[in-house]
Amino acid sequence: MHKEHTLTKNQQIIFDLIDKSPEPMKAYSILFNVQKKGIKAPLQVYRALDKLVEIGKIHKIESRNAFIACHNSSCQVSKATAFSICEICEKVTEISSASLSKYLANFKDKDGMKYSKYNLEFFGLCKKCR
Amino acid sequence: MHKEHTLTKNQQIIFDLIDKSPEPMKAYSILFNVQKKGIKAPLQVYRALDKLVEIGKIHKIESRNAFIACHNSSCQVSKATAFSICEICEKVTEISSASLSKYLANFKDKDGMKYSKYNLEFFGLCKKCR
DNA sequence: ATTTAGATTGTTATAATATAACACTATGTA
DNA sequence: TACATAGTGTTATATTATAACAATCTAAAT
Ligand SMILES: [Zn+2]
Ligand SMILES: [Zn+2]
Ligand SMILES: [Zn+2]
Ligand SMILES: [Zn+2]
Repeated sequence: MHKEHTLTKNQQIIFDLIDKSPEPMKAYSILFNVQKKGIKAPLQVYRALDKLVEIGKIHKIESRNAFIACHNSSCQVSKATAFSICEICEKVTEISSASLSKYLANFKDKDGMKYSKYNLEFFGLCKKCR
Repeated sequence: MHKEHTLTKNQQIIFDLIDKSPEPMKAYSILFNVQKKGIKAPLQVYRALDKLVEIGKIHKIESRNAFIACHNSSCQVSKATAFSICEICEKVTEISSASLSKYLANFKDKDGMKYSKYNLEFFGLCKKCR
């Protein structure tokens, strides 16, 4: 399984924080929140984030420069991600749709180019904000 | 038609530059290239970029913080965008697939949430780099 | 147990990306 | 004209992210 890496101290501290957060967290907000645990510099945060993204424990929401924990057990090591984003309250949810991921995994463009990875971000209004 | 806005001077200068570029351009690279035309500050660039994105003349490649001109006449004012990105040479192509856009435009998540906008970025290797 | 390669850490400095605030100017239209 | 809206020029600052380097930890191979 792809989620079974042993995390280092910094990685664990930062993952726990993101995992508990109900919303995506930005790097410098993470930094602020872990300073009491001895993580003092941006690089320490970014290095942990890079690794966590690489092993699929978190995802980066590109349009928001923010990070959320992966709660999608079928999500393949960050190689195929889809999110819904509310444009009012900024709530972000990871989409887990077999038909969507199947469709996208098999998508080929005109040149027959096949892709090893994709990221999809949907924007709209969530239930609350409608 | 959505592409028929009259551009202002700064918008036109910056659009022309991006439109001629074979690859996505970053904001500060744009700034550097238009300084001889009197655009001196980042904000002047970002304001033009914001407007050009809004009216659908250009798109932002979120994973690269870069901008490309839209060459897709059926692309609806930046509300539904898809790109292929080569992870080696960084070549970016706007994908224009009727079946893909139809599939995504009609996609509904489990809550029946319907989206007003999406952005999809595929990653892989282009023909040359394979 | 010792060696060694690779990953991770701590640190300082700096680069790259993006926005706030404010005064001013152009443009269309009532 | 006069009014509203959008765009401009400018300075300053905020936010996001990486470079460089020395030190330390970890796991596996001798
Ligand atoms: Zn996931
Ligand atoms: Zn909402
Ligand atoms: Zn387009
Ligand atoms: Zn390529």
